[in-house]
Amino acid sequence: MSQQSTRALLIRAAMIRFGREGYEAASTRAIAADAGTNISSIAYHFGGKEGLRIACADAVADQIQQVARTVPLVPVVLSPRMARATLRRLVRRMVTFLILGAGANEMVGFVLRELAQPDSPVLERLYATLVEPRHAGLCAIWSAATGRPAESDDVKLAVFTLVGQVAYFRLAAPIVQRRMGWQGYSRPEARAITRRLLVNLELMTGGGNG
Amino acid sequence: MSQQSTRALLIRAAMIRFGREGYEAASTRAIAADAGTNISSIAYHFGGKEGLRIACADAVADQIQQVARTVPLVPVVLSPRMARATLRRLVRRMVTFLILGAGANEMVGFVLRELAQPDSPVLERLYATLVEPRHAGLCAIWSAATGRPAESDDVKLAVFTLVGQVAYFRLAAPIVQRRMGWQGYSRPEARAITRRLLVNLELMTGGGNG
DNA sequence: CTGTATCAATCGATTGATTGAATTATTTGG
DNA sequence: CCAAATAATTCAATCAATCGATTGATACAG
Repeated sequence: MSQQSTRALLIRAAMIRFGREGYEAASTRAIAADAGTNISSIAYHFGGKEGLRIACADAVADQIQQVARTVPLVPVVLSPRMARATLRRLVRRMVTFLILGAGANEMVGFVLRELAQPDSPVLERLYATLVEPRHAGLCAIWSAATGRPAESDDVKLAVFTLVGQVAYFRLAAPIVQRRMGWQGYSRPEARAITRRLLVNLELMTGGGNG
Repeated sequence: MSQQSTRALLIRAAMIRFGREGYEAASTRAIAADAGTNISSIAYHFGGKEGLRIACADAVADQIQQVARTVPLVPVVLSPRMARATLRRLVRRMVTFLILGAGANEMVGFVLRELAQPDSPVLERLYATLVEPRHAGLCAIWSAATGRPAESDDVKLAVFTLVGQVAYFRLAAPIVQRRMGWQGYSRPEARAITRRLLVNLELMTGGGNG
């Protein structure tokens, strides 16, 4: 575990730098130094700075696939009861990953930077392989839970509001923590957030209005 | 309207560059060029790049103050009915500003970049003058609407989930629009989003669970 | 004249990329 | 089992390009 390949070390260091400072601002020298290697290792392993960027995107996609595997990619028939249970499980997973997960902060930061550049090649990659299929799967489950058509605008938007709530607690973490009087995100904080999100989820899916 | 001061032009150009590329990556040359002036004007008007950054933060604060003026800073007594009406009005305002408002994209991008640097001086400034008092005011209204204690963790978190939902539609705009099949954000799209958010708000505040 | 504002020109520092040598790891031949 | 040979990495050094900042000159209004 302590001995990692230079390639993996570079990706990890780049994720942090890219996330914190942005792609252009992050210097390859600093990344290489963080990884404990030479600048030209980046050219060797990834062809250049841009290749390292794409490698980071792939790493993010891999990680999120792990979290999102609760959402089936193929349509399955679910009872409303089981659909709601699946959604609850997913909310717990998202919170655990985004709030407690190691490296989640850096990964979210990285994705965020890419989001700010709507024509980013990284964004294109992430959307097609990750966002689109997972969101569609979520809509199907949401549909099973509420009885509303899965591909209706309102269901799609409802799913976005669910995801948005979780994401916000990571994005605006400095603000949230300060306002809550929290020193950081740990178990009790994650529990409090989860509790609130599950209440919202229940309200949105349980009453037949969602 | 078409004739603006160099100072204002620089702030506007900087907001776009800072938001899109990040503070460090955005070059003062490009900003000056966008503003149609010389590099050294930045040093003249703002003392340097850092001064321009702070000027952008102040501009953001001013804009948001306009939107948030619906939320009273001083405690007022509100009936649950009127409190809910106030919250609905605020949701409409937020959507109008974030989704339709000119320059909102750039401003959000700018704030987002600062959020990624938790010890940013800009963030400190924005929190004290903007986030803290407005969030507290929102909690008070939320409390009036639901009967729950305003400074309880759950109310504070509930308010964050409300704000987070709106914010997400701006932050993840490229993803949302693509998934929804939208070409951009315009009136009909804003209405659809507003409708969903008002439903969520009603569920959270109306049932006595929020 | 005085002060405000903008200009082109230039400063040292740092950027991503490249190079060929040096180092390390793996495979091969005896 | 060891040593020679080959391949795989990493290294310091260097490149042109660009960075933020500064300078002194210039233009203009009161």
